[in-house]
Amino acid sequence: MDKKLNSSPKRDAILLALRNTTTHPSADWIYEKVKEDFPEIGIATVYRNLKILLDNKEIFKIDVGDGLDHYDANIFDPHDHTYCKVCGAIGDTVAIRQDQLGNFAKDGFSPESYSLILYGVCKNCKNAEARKN
Amino acid sequence: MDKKLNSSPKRDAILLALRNTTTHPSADWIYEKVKEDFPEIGIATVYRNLKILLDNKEIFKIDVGDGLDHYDANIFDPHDHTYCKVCGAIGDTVAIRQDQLGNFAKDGFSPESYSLILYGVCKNCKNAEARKN
DNA sequence: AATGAAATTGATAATGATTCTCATTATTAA
DNA sequence: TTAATAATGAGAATCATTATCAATTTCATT
Repeated sequence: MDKKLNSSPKRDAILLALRNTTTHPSADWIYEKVKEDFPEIGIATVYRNLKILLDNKEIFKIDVGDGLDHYDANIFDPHDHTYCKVCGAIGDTVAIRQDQLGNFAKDGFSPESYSLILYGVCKNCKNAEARKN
Repeated sequence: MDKKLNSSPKRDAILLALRNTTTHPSADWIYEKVKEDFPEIGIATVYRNLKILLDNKEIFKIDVGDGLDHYDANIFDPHDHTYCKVCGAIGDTVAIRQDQLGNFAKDGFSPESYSLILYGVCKNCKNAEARKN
């Protein structure tokens, strides 16, 4: 029994901000971004609408283990994520093909989705390290 | 510059409790477990020692996105995890072979480890659902 | 346009897992 | 034994996220 959604400029702006970045930002980053157009917006509104967008499957949540929830509006191209343990940047990659998910069924467990995160060092940070030496 | 570890019965008990379960428990579960043998132990000691064990690579942390950190003492057999979205149980599985990790390198990102979690319904919960219908 | 029910919002308090602080106790090497 | 360092328990602090609540906005129906 979902409640019917009204139109909401703030919610639209939140979704748009997320669609216009590739950085997989946190709620706070989105809050700061949307504030540029809606200076009166409260952080609670951001969290609330991110939850609604999640429930409606318009966005994904990414949990890289840095203590923050990160969000991704690219629900169209199945993909995985990289996490740079030096700078914290989250990137996109394709490591598993979606059609392999069925193969994961094992011991009676029925997988419906998965999360794959590669931990390592991103290109920028690797170059920075190389420059130091 | 790591500080030298003294022997610590509490830390030993924490590691042992984790080695003696397959449930990938949270800090609080471990706390309750170790309290059976060390009733005076404090929760801070559990968190502190889990961190030390992590730093020393004697255990893994698993982040399934349920708001709790879960721990795994099986560092010997590379494996992945399942998360039952009905009951919250975390299980073991093998979905990716360790030697495939190198293949994940892409666009200059250097992966060193990965986390793969399959989300779905576990055998028990599936059976329970079947019984209801 | 007016109405009223339901959805949305901002401010703020509450939550809760984890981390920090600090004084006390335990371990270790000498 | 002693002095240095590590470990501990209690409780406070942190901080991202969620809940509360009164006020405002949306929208289908008049």
